[in-house]
Amino acid sequence: MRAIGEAAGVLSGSLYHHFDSKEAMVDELLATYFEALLGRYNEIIEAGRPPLETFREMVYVAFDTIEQHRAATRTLQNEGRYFAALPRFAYLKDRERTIEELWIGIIKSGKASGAIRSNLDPRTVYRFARDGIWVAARWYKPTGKLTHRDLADQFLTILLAGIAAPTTE
Amino acid sequence: MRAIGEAAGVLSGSLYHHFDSKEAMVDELLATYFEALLGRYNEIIEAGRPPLETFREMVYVAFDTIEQHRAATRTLQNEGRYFAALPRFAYLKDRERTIEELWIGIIKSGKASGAIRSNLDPRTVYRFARDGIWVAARWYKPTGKLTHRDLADQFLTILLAGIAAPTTE
DNA sequence: GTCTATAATTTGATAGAC
DNA sequence: GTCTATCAAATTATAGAC
Repeated sequence: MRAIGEAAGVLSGSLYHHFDSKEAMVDELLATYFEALLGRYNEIIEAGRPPLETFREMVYVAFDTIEQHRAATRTLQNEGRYFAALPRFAYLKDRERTIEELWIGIIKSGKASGAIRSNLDPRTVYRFARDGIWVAARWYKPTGKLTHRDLADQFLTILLAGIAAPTTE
Repeated sequence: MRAIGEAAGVLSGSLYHHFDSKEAMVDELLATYFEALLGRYNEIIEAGRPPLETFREMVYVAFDTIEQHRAATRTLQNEGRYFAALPRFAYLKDRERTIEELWIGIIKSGKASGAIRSNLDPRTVYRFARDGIWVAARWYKPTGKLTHRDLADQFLTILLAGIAAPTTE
């Protein structure tokens, strides 16, 4: 709390005028992140475009939202397990399940339309997509030459087409 | 330290007979992990098999080593950034760079031999491969039906061939 | 090699003046 | 809305008995 106060330009005691506890600060941070992410996912899905296009847009939104909510994603990555175990943060599991269902729905549509390979398990595809996006947030520095859009494109290239040359078995 | 002592069946004070500090415990944990991982990577590379076979074996070894060193990988994931900043743990960056060079060497060989698509940046391929493996360790439970070998196979399937159906585009 | 007891610091939080 | 001053608990580490 002392460090947070210093970053905010006040002493630690002053923070308690704005937040009941340290947990309350984390709560607002994480709730805001999930609200933003889910809102944008729903927008995209409601547009009703073809599955692979929707999938692509969702990847863009994920990278973009992670960039805009770095404190929340860093907290989730480093201490998500700890907070998720607290009663106050029970909603985290709900949010994550909702997000998983949105992705899996799109992946299933993709399989049904023939856009996504039929031999893949939707949940596994979701997990590897989510993980690849998620961990990129660890090393991605917005100050570099690579925008989050570039990063998303590289990721999508590999995820959609794989790394093996088509001529190779 | 009290929790560690409890897990070890002794009181916290007794731990200092075996380790100089809490940091020293983490140090041994992480050093052992990197020694094991690098040793196995080198074995595989020295076998001199074709790039894609070597790549595949390295993925297997990565999943296997993560499973065998769960405390080390969990520590690295949750607090790697903190420890890496301490002088005592300066070697972590060296180890990670060495590992990156091993992977990138194999990926470049794969591109040269035509086994890996020529339009991919080796460093980007490395990062997404590493990240996918790395994060799978977060949700993979060795008690489930899925062995780490199964997990590695699913990961390799997606990474090598992508998720898009060949007939599309 | 483990225990008891305790030192020294850090940390989340509070009360009340301004 | 911020500050001063402080509390209470937690945490890493140490000294010395057994």
